[in-house]
Amino acid sequence: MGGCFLFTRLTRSPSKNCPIEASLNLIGSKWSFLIIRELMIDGTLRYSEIQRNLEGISPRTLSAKLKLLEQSNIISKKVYPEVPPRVEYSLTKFGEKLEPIFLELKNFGLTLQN
Amino acid sequence: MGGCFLFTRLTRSPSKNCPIEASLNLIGSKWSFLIIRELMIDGTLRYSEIQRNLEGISPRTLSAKLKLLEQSNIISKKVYPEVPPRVEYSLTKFGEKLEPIFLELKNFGLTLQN
DNA sequence: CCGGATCCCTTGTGATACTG
DNA sequence: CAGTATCACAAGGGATCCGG
Repeated sequence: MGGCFLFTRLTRSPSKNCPIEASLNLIGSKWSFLIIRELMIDGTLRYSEIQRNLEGISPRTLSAKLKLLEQSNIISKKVYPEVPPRVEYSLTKFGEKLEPIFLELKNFGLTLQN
Repeated sequence: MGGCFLFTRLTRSPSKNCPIEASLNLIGSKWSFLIIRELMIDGTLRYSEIQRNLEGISPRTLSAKLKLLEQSNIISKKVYPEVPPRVEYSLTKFGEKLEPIFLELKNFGLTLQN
């Protein structure tokens, strides 16, 4: 019903175990998506590189999102004991499993061009 | 580099034409995702049904997100001139193109169970 | 009686300045 | 360089109200 040809494959799991919601609880903000996108494209990035690529993000928000993503084991943080400090972020093996989502986001976005 | 096996397929388009960002500009909030999920599963829903299914959303936010999604042509709104009023929301053909994204969100969410 | 609009208050986010 | 501190504002939750 409703014209949704995939409804038999996309079901809402009973009471708070919905896998879609679980995914969104990990990555469900625009900045989180874009940070992950950066790391998918470039592999490893420093704090300032992410900040430069994501025009408009404030350092406060960037720190907060990086911390959340690290706690969720989606990205990993490597601190080099140098002066000046160097910190590199990259996707974990777990985080790389998000790539199909991003490819579909890209595919949809490409349909917006015309 | 970086261990991201799809990096050759997932590229950042030059300067503000990134299709991933374009997608996120349309649906990039948790509530928007969840409203769309509801309509993908059930096809057509009334305002109060969406509100009941999305435990925790406020009427203010629900109205705002519905309005945005309608303006983006992702959902359509049908008002029945009855008393008491009845308003039904459903995905547009365009909105149905988002389904692959949600299937991948579901697939990823299912890997979180263990 | 349903679909919102309005009000008030809390929480999140942006900009800028600043520090180890 | 990689963040934190601070302030101002926007977004969101919750209750209440109201026109059709």
